[in-house]
Amino acid sequence: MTSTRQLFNQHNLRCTSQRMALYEALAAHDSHPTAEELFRLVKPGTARLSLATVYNTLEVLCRAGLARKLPTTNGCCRYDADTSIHPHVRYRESGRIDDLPRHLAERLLQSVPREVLGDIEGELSVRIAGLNIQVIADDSPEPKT
Amino acid sequence: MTSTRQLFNQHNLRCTSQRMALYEALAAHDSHPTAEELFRLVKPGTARLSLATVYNTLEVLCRAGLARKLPTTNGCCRYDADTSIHPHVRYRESGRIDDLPRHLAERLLQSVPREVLGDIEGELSVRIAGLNIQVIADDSPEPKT
DNA sequence: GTACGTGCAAAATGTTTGCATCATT
DNA sequence: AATGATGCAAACATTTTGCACGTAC
Repeated sequence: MTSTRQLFNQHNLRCTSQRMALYEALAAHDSHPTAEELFRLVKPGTARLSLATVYNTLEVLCRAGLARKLPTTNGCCRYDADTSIHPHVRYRESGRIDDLPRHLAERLLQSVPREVLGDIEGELSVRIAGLNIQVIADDSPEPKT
Repeated sequence: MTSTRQLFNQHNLRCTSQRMALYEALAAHDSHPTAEELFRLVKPGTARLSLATVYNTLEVLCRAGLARKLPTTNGCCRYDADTSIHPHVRYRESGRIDDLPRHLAERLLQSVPREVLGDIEGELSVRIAGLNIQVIADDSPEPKT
């Protein structure tokens, strides 16, 4: 198991208490928090922390490949420390984003034929940097069982 | 062929010159404009138009099912008058969103097994309202051929 | 005539930036 | 010691709102 410190060193990131706390919180939660949510989550346990640092850090983490921004339709970004390609469920009204349960995610991803992606790269002359799949759901009245 | 007027009547929307101009512009372009872009696109040909009306109208169109918001990672929303489920290419740096060429879109969509979607609905107790697939591409140095 | 849409300006929201100070290397 | 990160406040960008006026029905 790799420590956050090691991970940061590998990516040439300075190990400040704020960064480590933010990264660890992001990695520990699967709720894909907004910057604001992450701030409220981490602030209490950290000596000093400002919202600007949260934004700066998230930007740095994304550039280093340790996090990614998830696309949303309500103007505020959500972040995920899991940078692998994996589908999400986005709830329309609340804007919440969940991971799809693993077995469903697998089935969905494996159904995408690799050669289609290759053909897309060829025909559009682009390099595919990611694949974002979101199942859009109406907010369920009942919480998931 | 259905006129915008008929379409609006069917959806109980008032036919104001601004709304019709906005909808027609949105439907005519496949560039998935932001509110601001749509405003600049439509303003010149319209007697009076304010940005607030663009936002109001887009909201109304989305609620009526005549348009939809596309998720983005840069804080400003993009809109599409094509409400069918169809995959997009999103360019990382510029934020531009294109439709995938039809035959590639078909192949991608048809590869998704219908029963996986059914199972998702069953297991999460949700109603799937849409499926959003974005191929993320680094901006290509050369424009598409 | 009534209900609803519009324009304008102001406010709310989310994110970025400039700069002095502070911490990590 | 030098480089880079942080906090704060101000700037910025995008979207929403309140209200007086105008237009579609």
